[in-house]
Amino acid sequence: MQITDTLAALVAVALESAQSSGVLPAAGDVEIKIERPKLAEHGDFSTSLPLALARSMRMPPLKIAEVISSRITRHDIVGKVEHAAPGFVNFTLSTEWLQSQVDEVRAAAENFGSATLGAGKRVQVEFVSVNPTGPLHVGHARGAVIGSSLANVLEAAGYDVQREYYVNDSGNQMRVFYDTLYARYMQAAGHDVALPDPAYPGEYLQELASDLLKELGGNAVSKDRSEAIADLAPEALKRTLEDISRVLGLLGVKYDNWFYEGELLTSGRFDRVLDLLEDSELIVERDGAKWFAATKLGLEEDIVVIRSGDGGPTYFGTDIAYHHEKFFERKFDRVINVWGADHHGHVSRLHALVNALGIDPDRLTIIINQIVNFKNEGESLKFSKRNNVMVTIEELLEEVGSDACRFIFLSRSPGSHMEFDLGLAKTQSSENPVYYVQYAYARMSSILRTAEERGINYQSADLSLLIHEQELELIRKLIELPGVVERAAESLEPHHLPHFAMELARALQKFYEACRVVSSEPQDLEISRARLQLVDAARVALGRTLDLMGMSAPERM
RNA sequence: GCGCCCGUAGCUCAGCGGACUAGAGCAUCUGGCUUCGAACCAGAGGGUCGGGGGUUCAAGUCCCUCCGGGCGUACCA
Repeated sequence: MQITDTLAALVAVALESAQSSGVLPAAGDVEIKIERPKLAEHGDFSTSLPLALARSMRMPPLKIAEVISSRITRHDIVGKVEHAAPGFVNFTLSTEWLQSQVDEVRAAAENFGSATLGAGKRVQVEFVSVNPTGPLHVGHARGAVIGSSLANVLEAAGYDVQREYYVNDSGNQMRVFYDTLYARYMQAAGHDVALPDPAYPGEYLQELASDLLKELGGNAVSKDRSEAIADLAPEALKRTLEDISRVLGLLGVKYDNWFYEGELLTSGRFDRVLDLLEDSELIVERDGAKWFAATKLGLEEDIVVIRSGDGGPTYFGTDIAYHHEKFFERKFDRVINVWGADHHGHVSRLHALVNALGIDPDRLTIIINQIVNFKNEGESLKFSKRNNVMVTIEELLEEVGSDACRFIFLSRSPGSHMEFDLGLAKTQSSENPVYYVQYAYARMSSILRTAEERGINYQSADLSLLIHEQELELIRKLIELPGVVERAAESLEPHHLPHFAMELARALQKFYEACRVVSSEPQDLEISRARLQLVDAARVALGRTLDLMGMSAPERM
């Protein structure tokens, strides 16, 4: 249970008792919100409930605040309850309770920060899902970082999470990919075969084709085109996906499942779901194509699901079957898709579709991350596959490193139109907030090492010695983590993590400046032990935060 | 044109409807290392929160409108 929940419950009890004894009049249902005051003199937490009640109670808010605060029952957490103008009830956490949290955090260790909000519900996070036609470029990095951290956060919040990559292994793009591959393969074998139009440019397919020729031999050369492609395609797809997976791994991204679009077609699911919609008269035929009758559901236009030309399904067509599979076959309670802003036009239609399938649209959330504007030393970089101006994620990681990359992408909310300055990102100095956070971790690790070298055993300590302002501030900050995790999970906003990490690192540094931990004076041994436990607890909290962000926690830098 | 998103300090961005001074990092200026890591700390300057209306006891936060920018608006994915 979070601190805020406990306090809200205390307020609720106090309000009820005041009302049942007639001191306060009845009032309608009002949500009890526990807030975090900005000024220290207003305590650690506060509620403005009296202000919200004033009107319906026809009483001055300050008076209501006074009554409620006087009726708050004793609790370990609470050190002080006060009422304040114009109508707040302020809580200060008890020093003893704060001190006891050092033990709690250390005992929880790598589980510290976990919450039970998710209650084991099954949630799927699908992200990146770029067509497997070549290496991932920097434009895909943001979604990868957001998606993977979001999955971490949801897991920490108690959800049963599956991380999924949807592999578009059929459709037009792949046909162009294979056609180009075939041409490159034949060229590598010395045959004069022209590139198709359109074709995938770039060196990737040339290399892949010549690798396939070298490693699989030239059997396909003598076959006719479609047979040759049938021979080469599975291996080309496999290798491209392996490369994508490898690079995502470098970025700290792991998947639980790779789902193939093609299976939706071969398994017959696509046809079954289409029949289902046809029965509901949501599929109409027009101009030789089949359409999803989105207009019947209030959308502007119908959407093609089967093309008239080749009778193949459109992207949206297979998406119908895919989302049906997510909800009805794998039975996810909740599905989260992380998409780039270039797909945002599909959000409303997918919600309409899910609704038509009989699923509560609230169970589907689509997170749109805005396109990143890449810069170098202030100069805007325009990427284009056609002009071959492209930076791959792998190149980005060579320049910037995974930790810095993740921190930068993570610290902006998905909706912000962010800029990414490559030059700034690779500056390995205090200019980059990434290192501020990691430095704090390394520093605490170093203190613990020093203590160990000097043979100081801090497994038992008197935590009541922790009364310095910076010690208590540090405890206050580090016990915020479970709340940060809950909030990030609830709002699906992992960008709260790096901001919390900065605050925690700052609290650590201020504590370090103010409080000598390892001392050579014998009389300081007891306070040293208590502080070492605190350092250990802080390291646990910061380590977990870095872990949730998919970043490393370096013991040395 | 229509739809979605964004506009907060010189720059890059947070800001969970509330309490005299709207925050952080970077940049600028001043000060601080003979004991645990100065990739640090202390302090200063810098903002009509794009403009204008409205709702409210209270608006950067909600509503309307205008301005500026990004993206989308395919029988492509």
